[in-house]
Amino acid sequence: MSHKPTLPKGTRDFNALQVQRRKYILQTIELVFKKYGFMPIETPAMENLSTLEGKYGEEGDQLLFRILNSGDYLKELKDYTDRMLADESMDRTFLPSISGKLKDLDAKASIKFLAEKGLRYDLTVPFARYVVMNRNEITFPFRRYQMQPVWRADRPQKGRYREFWQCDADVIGSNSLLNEIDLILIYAEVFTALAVPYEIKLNNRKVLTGIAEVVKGKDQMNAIALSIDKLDKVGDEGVRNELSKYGFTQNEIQLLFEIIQSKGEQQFDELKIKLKDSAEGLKGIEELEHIIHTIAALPNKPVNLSTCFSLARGLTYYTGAIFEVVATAGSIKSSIGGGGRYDNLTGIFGLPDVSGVGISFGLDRIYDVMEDLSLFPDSLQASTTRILCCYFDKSGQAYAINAAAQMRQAGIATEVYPDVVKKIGKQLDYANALNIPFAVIIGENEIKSGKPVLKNLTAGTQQELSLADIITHIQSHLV
RNA sequence: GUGGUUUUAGCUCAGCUGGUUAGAGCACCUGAUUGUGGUUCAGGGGGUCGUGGGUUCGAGUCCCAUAUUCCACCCCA
Repeated sequence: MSHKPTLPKGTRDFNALQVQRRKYILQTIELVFKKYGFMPIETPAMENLSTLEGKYGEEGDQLLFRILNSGDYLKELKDYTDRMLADESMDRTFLPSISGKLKDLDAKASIKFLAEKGLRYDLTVPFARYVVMNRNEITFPFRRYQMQPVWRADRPQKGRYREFWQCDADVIGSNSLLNEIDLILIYAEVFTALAVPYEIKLNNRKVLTGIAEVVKGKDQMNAIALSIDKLDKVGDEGVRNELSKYGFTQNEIQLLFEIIQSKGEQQFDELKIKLKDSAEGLKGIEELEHIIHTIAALPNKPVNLSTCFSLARGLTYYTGAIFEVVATAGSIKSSIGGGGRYDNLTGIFGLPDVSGVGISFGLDRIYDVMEDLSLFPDSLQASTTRILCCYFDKSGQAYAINAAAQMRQAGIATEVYPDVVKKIGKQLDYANALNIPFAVIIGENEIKSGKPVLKNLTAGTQQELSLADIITHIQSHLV
């Protein structure tokens, strides 16, 4: 006997019902993306490692899935090592193996010989690469959306998978805050349509820089960001402890907390006074204020948007607005969406001074939230068949495939039970198991009269009708 | 990457300090009902106890390794 097959850690199969539900989320998002004028693109699952590495910080690099080179990937490595060892004048510090033996290989120094491709880690960096490569064909400002799987070699846990889908919308080639506003409205519209209770948290990297500048110094931005981002999780005390470990004095920490705890109507005025010595901080405040006030004045449905001055986000490339969306009910505490403005992502690939801003929906986490809160419509079923044709013998089968052809022509999803079985109960069992709402029963009498029995499997009622009447009956029936 | 946890029938789980042929509910199959399912009743099939070693007269139960699940940290959708 062969061993039981298994899946790679952190990956999942999806059954028919799960796929229907995932598509329901995807279609909802896509519809909104299109409504706001975004165009679809797709990029390969794999990118060159040179495209991916160094874009997500040190931690990010470790989480990249690397693809083994084809062919004799060890030969090049060995040849290189031998060549370097033969040349006495060469610096051996960074050799894959000082001894020249395979067992002494250093993983870090060897990797470039073994892998030159990797699975994409997100959709933003491949998008930046796409923009640079296609800059002459693209009409700027470019609004694109992209819904594809990404891979991270993280340890799986609740709401965290190694293969998951992101749904991104980005605008590149425009500095206007109108883009930030559009993206926030998209978040609100999608989560409202899905009935997911949500909150969009908004901050600005410039404000964080300003805070750092006022509290201790611009270069402390990362230390501050890293600590205060955990405020929700570890509380005031946790953040204070971490900051004093970084060498912040009690006065500095006190000042920091006074700044980030500004809330309510006066928050912007308060911050403008507190950050008056930081030009960049003031710019950030103005941006936030503009976004919040503009959205508040729109005739849209209410948008659950609030500023959160402790929001930092890890991805290193953000420079302006940063977004994060959380579900406000249920057991999924991690974010279901995130994004922000990046002023120079394409610069790394040789196209400087092009600003972009984007958001991402985490399909798998949205799914988990919706399942947790029972938000999927009952109309989503594994099978979309409306009618199962049941019969007793060969002549009934012949009648059934003909009837099915007519019903399908009328646009009704129809199945014919494929095998002649003695018991019609078995056929009805099949329909029940798949939640097929109607059965058409074809026997000797029905063939003679031309009026098969239409059975409503939900209600348990049945009546003899002509095929034409069956079709109008089903078409008028919404569920 | 660090720490903990889980794994027994298709599914959810029980199995007390190691002791003869490993259990339950649900699901499945057959029949009561050879033209009517979702209710009931009777019967039936199905597990080398995640994998590989070890301790023992004897291991689902104890030890080691490994995989896997879930959870926390780090980080993130």
